Amino acid sequence: MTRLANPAASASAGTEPVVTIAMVARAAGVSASTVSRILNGTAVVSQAKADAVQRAIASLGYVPNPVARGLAGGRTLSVGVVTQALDSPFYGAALRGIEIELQAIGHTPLFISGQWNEAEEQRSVAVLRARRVDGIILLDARLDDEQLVRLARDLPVVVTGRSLQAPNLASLRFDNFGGAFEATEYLLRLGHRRIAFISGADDHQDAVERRRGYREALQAHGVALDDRLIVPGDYREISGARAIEHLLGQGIAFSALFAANDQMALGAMLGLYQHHIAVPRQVSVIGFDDLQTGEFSIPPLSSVHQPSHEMGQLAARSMAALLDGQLPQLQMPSPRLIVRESTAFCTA
Amino acid sequence: MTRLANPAASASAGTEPVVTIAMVARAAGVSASTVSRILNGTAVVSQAKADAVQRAIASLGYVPNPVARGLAGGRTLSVGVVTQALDSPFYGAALRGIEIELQAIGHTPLFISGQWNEAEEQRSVAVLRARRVDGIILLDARLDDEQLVRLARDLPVVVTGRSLQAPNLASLRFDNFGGAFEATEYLLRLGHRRIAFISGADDHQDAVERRRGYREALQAHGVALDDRLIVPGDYREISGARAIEHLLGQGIAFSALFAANDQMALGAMLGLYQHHIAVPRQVSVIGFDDLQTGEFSIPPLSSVHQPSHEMGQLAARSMAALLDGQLPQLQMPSPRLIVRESTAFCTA
DNA sequence: CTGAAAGCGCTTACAG
DNA sequence: CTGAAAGCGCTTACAG
Repeated sequence: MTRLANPAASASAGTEPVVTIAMVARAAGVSASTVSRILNGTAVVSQAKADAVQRAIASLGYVPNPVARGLAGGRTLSVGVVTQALDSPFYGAALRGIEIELQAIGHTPLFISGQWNEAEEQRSVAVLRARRVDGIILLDARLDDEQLVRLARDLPVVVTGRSLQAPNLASLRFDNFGGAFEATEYLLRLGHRRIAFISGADDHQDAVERRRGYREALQAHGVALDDRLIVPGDYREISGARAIEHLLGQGIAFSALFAANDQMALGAMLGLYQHHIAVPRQVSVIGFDDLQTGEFSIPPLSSVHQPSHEMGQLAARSMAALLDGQLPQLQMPSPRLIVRESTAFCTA
Repeated sequence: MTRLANPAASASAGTEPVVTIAMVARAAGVSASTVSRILNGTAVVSQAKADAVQRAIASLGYVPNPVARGLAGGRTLSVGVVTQALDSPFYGAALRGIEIELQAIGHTPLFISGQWNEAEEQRSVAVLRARRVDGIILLDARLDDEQLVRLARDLPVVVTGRSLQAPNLASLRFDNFGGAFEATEYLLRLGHRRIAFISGADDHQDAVERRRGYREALQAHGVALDDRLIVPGDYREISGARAIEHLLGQGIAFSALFAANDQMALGAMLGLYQHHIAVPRQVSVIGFDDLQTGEFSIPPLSSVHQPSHEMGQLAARSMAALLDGQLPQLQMPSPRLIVRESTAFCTA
């Protein structure tokens, strides 16, 4: 095999010979071991040699090969990221946050999607491990606590959407309960008593928490629960629209509506519009997530802000700490209610 | 070691010895070379040995190490994907399409974002090459034709958003001109003559094409161009809202509005709403991209459908063909106008 | 402090 | 058809 003039050569440049650590060593008059040590800060090296090596690296345009590095040393400088979806505005912002922070510490993310499916997620983790990532970040993992803890025995793990204590593992949890509580309370303060709730699916932990927040806020304010006001949804727009059909069809009265996410809130607003029910004049609507879209909906949607971009950043920073042998102590920001124009005082 | 019967489970399982090709070889009573050949279909091997190897692989739960494979053979079974954004609904759908198709041929995508910035994109390509991806897919690359052609000398390249002929390279182009032409023509047929246009930035090729489609449709129908009707935007919602302020502020009359993308159309609809101008009764609005969001806007937005998910799939399939030494002959679907409720006959 | 050597897990000419 | 050997580009004990 004569791949000395390697075809898979340098950056975007085209056909250039790939420069290896051996070439750098030769040019600097030292051994490859020394170059490696300088590159990795693995040992103290005399200033003279260090300088010579740096010069050789610069003049040859040497870039370490992460593949070889991964094979030899165990470190690939990559971290796996399993997201539930690649095409969601919510996770998208988190992915970008991760990409930025990981880049800052010289690591490359490997994104792969789990589709809210445990088997799929298992497959994704397997792929990532086969690729020898240095650590794995999971956004709202479907794997159970035990599986995550076991995984963390082999490599650093950070998981969002739950609290979990384990060695070599960091978790980041957003206060969905508190956010939902606050949203409901806001509606209550506006004088609403008949507040409908469109929930997410029960296999989403955050959906369960948000419903609990809704319930407890009502109780805390002494408003009787009416289960007919709780309509099941699936986080997609269409289920929000269907919820309106259901409520109206059954003649269930309500002056406000809290949807467990913005997408359903938007779907509900369309349903209301189709029935010529004005928002917020006749019905107030509030969502959860604070998607970009809601900012430009008609009317602009009040919502609980969820800091997905920051969450991505925090997850990546936690991973950086773990990789560095430290104990990450990062916390998610608290929920924040963003009031726009879809909510108003109750006039019913 | 019966637990190893399930590779996916074992991969996420925790501390297990990693099984190598040598172990498989020993168990099957053959050499590592033979195992490798069977795995890669690289040579004809006697049925007896093939069976023995398959059995050994199954019982040991062997999974080839792509890192070692990449170092030794040059193939990493990964393909780099540079997208402009990780957090865009439009690109997100394409990424998912790519992930699905790549998985079908046993390759893993490496997503990285270019942020519509040439330097950033160059960096991304360099990272991908350092990781020894087998090929690179670029969505709406900022790199110029020459750079792409040069890149394709080293590894298969597929690029969307332009037509480019070169060896080892496939391009996929969507007919933005045609789509814009059709949208404008539709408005014309509804009787509109004063059609405002909110354009995208000129450094987006698709934005330029869409504006050209608008202009030529007007000409083709003998409607005089009024440059004051063309307002610059930047593809973001807010620029659509600002365009409305501008139009109204300058007293420029229009009965219809064509925005070069849905996000600006949505922003414009909000602007119109704020000025109590009814859509579509007083002004018809049409967008481009057919985002999920537009389906649930108020009113639901008419738009030119852009098949981003399919585009991702086609790009991945083109890459598969290239990787296989074939010449991909895939074509993007034609633009399709989706008429919803934001457009109506001109009553002005 | 630093080099020679072995090894990471695979692939692929090279010889049977 | 198949095995032994070399090599991919690096890292890291092991000895100075």
